[in-house]
Amino acid sequence: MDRRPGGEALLFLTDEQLRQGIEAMFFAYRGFTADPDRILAEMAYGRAHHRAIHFINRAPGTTVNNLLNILGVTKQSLNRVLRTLIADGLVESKVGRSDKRERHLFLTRSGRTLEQTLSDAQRARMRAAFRDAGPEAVAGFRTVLEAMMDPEMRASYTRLKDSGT
Amino acid sequence: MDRRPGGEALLFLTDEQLRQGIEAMFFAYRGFTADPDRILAEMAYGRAHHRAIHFINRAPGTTVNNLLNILGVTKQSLNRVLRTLIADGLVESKVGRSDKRERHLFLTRSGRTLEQTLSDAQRARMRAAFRDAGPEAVAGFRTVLEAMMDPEMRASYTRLKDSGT
DNA sequence: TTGGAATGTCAACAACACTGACTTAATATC
DNA sequence: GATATTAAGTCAGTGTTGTTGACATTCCAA
Repeated sequence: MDRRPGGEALLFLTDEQLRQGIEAMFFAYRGFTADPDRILAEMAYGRAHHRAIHFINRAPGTTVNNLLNILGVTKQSLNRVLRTLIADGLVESKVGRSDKRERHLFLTRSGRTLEQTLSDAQRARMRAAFRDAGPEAVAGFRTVLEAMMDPEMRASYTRLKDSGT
Repeated sequence: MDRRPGGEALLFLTDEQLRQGIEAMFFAYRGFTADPDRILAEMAYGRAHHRAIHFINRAPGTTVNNLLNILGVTKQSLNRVLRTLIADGLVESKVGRSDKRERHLFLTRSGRTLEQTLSDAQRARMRAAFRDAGPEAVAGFRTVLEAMMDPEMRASYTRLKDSGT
C-alpha cells in the first residue's frame, strides 16, 4: 500500500483523503453557520451582518477600509450592511479626528447584546466540537486551517489573534 | 466549569480559543473556495454549480432528491442550477428504470472535464495545507470538523466517505 | 493651488437562496 | 380501481449579498 521514498507513509495526501477533507470542510461550514443563521433569520439580518458585527466588536474603532480588507468584499457591499446596522442603532460611525475621510466603527450597547447572542450560539457548537475532539485534535485543526488561508488572510488572522491575548 | 480528572485545565476551551477557532474557520473557508471561484467566474457559473457537479461526480446516478438532501437547498434553487448544467451539456438526467418518477444524474464527458479542473484547483490547495501541517494535524482537522457537523450532515459525510474507499 | 489618491455613499444589476402555489407522472395504499 | 402520496419540475415573488459604475468629500503632494 504505502511505498514511498524513505518508507514514509504519505497516505494522508492521496486524492481520496483530499476529497474527504474538501467534503468535511463543506459539511462542517454548514454546521458552523447554522446556529447564528437561525437567530439572524428571525431579524431582517443575514450572515453579512453577523460578520460585520463580529469584527467591529473584535476591533472597536476600526475604519471602513480596514473592515473591507478583513471581510474581503467591496465597499459598496459592506456599506449596505453598515447602513442598516447604523439605522437600527447597533453600530455607531464616528468621523475620524485626524483624517476626516475615515469613519471609525463601534458597536452600541444593543449591538453588543446581539453580538453576544450570536457568538454565544456559535461558540457553543465550537466548544462542543472542541471538547469531543480533544486538545491535540484542536491544535491540528487550527494548523491545517491556517495553512489553507490566503497569505493576506493569514496575516489578518494572525494580527487579530495576537491582539486578543 | 469542566475539569478533567487530574485537575488538568481545559485551556483550549476558553472563549478566546473558541473565538480564534471561529475566525480560523472564516478565513480558511475563503481560501478553500477561492481557487474554484476564480475558474467559475470565467464561465457563467457560481459556487452552486460547483457543488452540484462535485456531488454528482461523487455519486453518479444519484437522484435529484438525494442531491437535495446533501446540498441542503430547496428544489427550486437546485433546479435552476441543474437546468443550466443540463442545457450546457455538462450533466445528463436519465429517467429511473425501476421508478420512472426519479431522475438519475450523471456528468457528461465535458462535465467530468470541468469537475477535474475545479477539483484539481481545490485539491492543490488542500494538498499544500495538508503537507505543511502533517498527518497528525490532518487527523485532528478531520476530527474537529466532523464534530462540528449537524448529525444529518455527518451521516451524509460518513456515507460518502465509506463509499469512496 | 490644483490634480490625484483615498474614503465613503448612492443606484442599478446579477447570483442564489427562500416561500408558496401549482402541474405532471408514477407509485402506494386502501 | 379510486385515492393518496411521492418525485420532479415550473412559475412567480421576495430577500440577502455580491458586483460595477458614477459621484461627493477630504487629504496630500507636486
